[in-house]
This record gives sequence, structure tokens and C-alpha cells, in this order.
Amino acid sequence: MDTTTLFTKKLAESGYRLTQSRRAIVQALVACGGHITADDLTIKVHEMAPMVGRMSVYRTLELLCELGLARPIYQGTGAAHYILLDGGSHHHLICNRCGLVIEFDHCAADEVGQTLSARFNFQIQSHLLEFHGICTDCQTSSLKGEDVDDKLS
Amino acid sequence: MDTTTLFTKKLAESGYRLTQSRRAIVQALVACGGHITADDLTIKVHEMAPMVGRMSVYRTLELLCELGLARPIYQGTGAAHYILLDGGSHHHLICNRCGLVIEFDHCAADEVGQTLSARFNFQIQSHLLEFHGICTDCQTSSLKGEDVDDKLS
DNA sequence: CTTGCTGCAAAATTTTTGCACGAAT
DNA sequence: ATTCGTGCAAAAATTTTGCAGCAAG
Repeated sequence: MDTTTLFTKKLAESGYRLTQSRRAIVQALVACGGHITADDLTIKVHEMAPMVGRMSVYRTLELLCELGLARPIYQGTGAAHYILLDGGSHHHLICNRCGLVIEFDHCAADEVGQTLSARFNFQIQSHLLEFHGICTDCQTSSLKGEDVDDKLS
Repeated sequence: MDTTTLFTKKLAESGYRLTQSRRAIVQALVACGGHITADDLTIKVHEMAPMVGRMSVYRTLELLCELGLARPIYQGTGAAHYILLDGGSHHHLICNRCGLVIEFDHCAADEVGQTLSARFNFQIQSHLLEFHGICTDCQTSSLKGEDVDDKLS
């Protein structure tokens, strides 16, 4: 089952309606792989379904977050980016200097999650692990405050 | 050495000036333990140092993020919250329903960080690990969309 | 049918710029 | 002295609210 189908299915299971707008928004989000601003996603949605309003994008993203399928992150750029939590987890290396984002797969957090789930009686849906530091390029050209914005992933 | 001293020291080491405003902002942020909005931090700073402007708070927070001492997170509340990465790491259990945040200490991410640091030649300063799911209360009163805002930590 | 969802526009917040003055090194 | 940082105000951008009409179940 592809991610779009999984998402729409989860929406239905949770008692939410499967509207045209929500289908289009989920499809666009999955198609671009996440890492997108609410506004940019609106633009992408409009390419396929021009009648969908910006509000529905905001509300659908909020909904996906509640269902544990997405998560807003803030890179200090003024607008939240939404990432997919499809497989249940997401892993980042984030450069504090230029904002570069590297994704990686390896993760040892699952067993920690098991323990926490038991201790706090918390039903875990997904997790996000971020390492923050300085990327290779910024280490080389280590000029304070020299932001290289066009490296944003 | 307390956190405030550590922060001001890091600022100086990195070639930034230790101004009255920055001292006050760092002090207020550390005093409240992080988890605060830029605007709320401004209010807190004003209690001790009324002459500090909102702009300096924004700029100082951005600076702390670049130095790996803080990190903005987005809880879907319209404004970014800043958390301290003092000890080098931060760990959350976040409820997707009501926004409750539980902090925990245990973490097995350090060894993963070592591996990644080597593989990507990435100089790691800190990390953030978040587990997302449904908290105890929300599991009990599992009414779709029932947000309990006054539980925010 | 009934209730939930949408979309528009306007309002409220939050964040960024520009520039002259003040402060730290 | 020379930069760097500040603070004010205004502008820009992002997000939320309210409400009538449409659509999904």
C-alpha cells in the first residue's frame, strides 16, 4: 500500500471524511516527500486542484499531525516545515550555520520508545531524532554568520 | 559553572560581544528553563531589564541556535518555542492530541551520533529526540479533536 | 438528511527589515 | 576609534477566526 493510500485510510479509520480537498493535499504532500511549508504546499496542491483553499491545507496538515502522520518543524525561517512520519520515524542532521538538512536511516530509538511507552503509559505513534551541529562545508568556510541559504534541502 | 555563565562564555569565544541585552536575555531564558515563545521571553526579559527590545530577543535566540545552545520547535501553536540544549541534548514525549510535553532523560542516541559524525563529517553539537503519540489522558477521554490546551507544559 | 468540511475574506499574530544611535572591544 | 549591536517603527509574512454554502456519509 502506498503512502497516500495509507494516509487516506487512516483518516477514514479515525472518523474523518475523505473529501476531494484532503485527497489532493495528502497526495501533493506525499508526492513532494514532505519538508515543505504550508504555503508552498498550497501552491503545489493548486497545480493539480486549483479550487482547494489555503485554509484546507492548514487544517489538513494539523489533522495529519494529530494522527501522527506528519510533524511541523521549525528551521528558523519564519514558517514551519512539515515532514512526513510515514514509516513511523524521521531522522535529521541539521547544520546550525547554513540550515542544511541531511536525512539518515539508522536509528536506535525504537527500544528507548518501548521503555518510555511503558513508563508513562504513552501510546507512541512516531518519533523524530535530530542531530544539530556544523556541516562539512561550514566547517571549512568557518566564517561566523556566513549563511548559505541555497543549500537548504 | 552554571548555564548562564556557560552561554555567555560561548558567545565570547565565538567572537560575539557580551552586551547588557544579551546577558539579560540569556539569563531570562535559562531562568525559565526554555520552552518559551520569543514574545513570552521578551515579556520575561522586560521584568528584569525593561529597556531591551523585542528585536534583540529574536536575534539573540537565533544566535543561540547557531551556537547549538538552543533550538526552535513548533508545536502547531502559531509561534515557535525555544528549548535549551544546554547539556547537549533534549528529549520529549509530545501528545499529538492535546500538546502535552513530557521531558525525559534516558537516551541512547549518543553512540548513533558518533557514527553519523564520522560518516558525514558532521560536527555534532547537540541533539533532539521526540516521541509523538497519545498521552494517558487523551487515551482515556479519546474524543476526536478534543484539545486540552491548559495542559501545555 | 445531517453533520462535518470547505473556501473566502478579514483580523490577529508573529517575524523580518532599515536605519541612526549607543556600546563593547 | 571602529565595528558590532540595539531599538524603534513600519512592513511583510504567516496563521487563525467567522460564517454561509456544499458535500460526504
